[in-house]
Amino acid sequence: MTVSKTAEKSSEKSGEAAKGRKDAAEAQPEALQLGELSEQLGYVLKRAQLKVFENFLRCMASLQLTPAQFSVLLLVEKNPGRNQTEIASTLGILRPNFVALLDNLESRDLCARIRSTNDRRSHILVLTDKGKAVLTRAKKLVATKHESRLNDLLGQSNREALIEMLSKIANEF
Amino acid sequence: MTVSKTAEKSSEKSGEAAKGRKDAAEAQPEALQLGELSEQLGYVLKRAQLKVFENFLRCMASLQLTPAQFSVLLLVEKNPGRNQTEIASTLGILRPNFVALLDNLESRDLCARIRSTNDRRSHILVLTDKGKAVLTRAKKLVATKHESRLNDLLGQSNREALIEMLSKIANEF
DNA sequence: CGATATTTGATATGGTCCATAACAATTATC
DNA sequence: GATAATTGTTATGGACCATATCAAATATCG
Repeated sequence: MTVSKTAEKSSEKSGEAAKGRKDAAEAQPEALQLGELSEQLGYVLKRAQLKVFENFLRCMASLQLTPAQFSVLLLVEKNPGRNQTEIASTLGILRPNFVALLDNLESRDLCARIRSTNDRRSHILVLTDKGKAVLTRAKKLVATKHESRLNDLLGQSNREALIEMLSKIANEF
Repeated sequence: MTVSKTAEKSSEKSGEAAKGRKDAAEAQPEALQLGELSEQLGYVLKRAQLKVFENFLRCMASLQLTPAQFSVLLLVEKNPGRNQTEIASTLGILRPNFVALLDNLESRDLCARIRSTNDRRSHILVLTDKGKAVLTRAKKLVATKHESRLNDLLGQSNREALIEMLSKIANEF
């Protein structure tokens, strides 16, 4: 597992001056063997996840939306009138960590906290008009630039199968 | 996306005292709609990855091996005689961050740094006998407790297809 | 040869994300 | 009406990621 986000430095040696090579007998291949690692679910899962998030960020560069922010906007749109605890917990975000995230979105006028009249402790979340507009544009970017690449890479039916399997793992593992 | 590691609190309300419900007309279902989120590759990918890592840690509790540590042991075993830079970079770990990781493994006598005689800057990495033994046990635990669950959940052929697709994403996305 | 650049492991440091404890305001419970 | 629970919030610490920098060793090139 492991896998960070930095690009490899493509350390292409000149090709001749190999190090510990006495004859042509044992040529240390200069490229490491991944071995069983390439079959480890966790390893490949994490690498794929990093790549996908990386691509997502590039696609969203014009809107400056992170995956987490996008997921919040999506969920608030689909579930208007819910409070912070509800939105955060279904996304797996702890309430304390959700505060700064919301502060950001609210400061950009993408969503708003409204004191509930029923329960004056809680903040009802709604998208602003600007938030709705941005989310609409974001969805288009995701569809045309992000998800479409998956279809090109795997094919439509494989992509659906992949998401289904991942959902199954996420829910039942 | 988003998704942290905490368990949901299973907020089961008593069932009757619903909040904003005037008639039986509009019953707010108390469970949020995920909507398009459940089809977002990044979202489901991250949730699955967290679950898999979580399960990995549980399976490895007796050996106290994290996914990152396990991947280092695997790679060093498969590529003995490589230095820190080579091992770290193929795992996507930056050299500075690899130091503490190795310090840990070395302090537990699982692997050792050996000053190279060819290039006295670099540290050759090898598994100790204890490291080899631990890795062997770790592989068995992964196979019997971790990967086997995937087979139960998805089936052998689906599992292979999943790993292949994830590899493709990791390498070509 | 010798001056300069590069590489290796390491340290320091800052950023982001995740997790827990604690708090005031409000509401629920008894 | 006293006590407990909930909501949003702050503070804080840990884990992981990324960059700059350093000394030692090596490579490069005049």
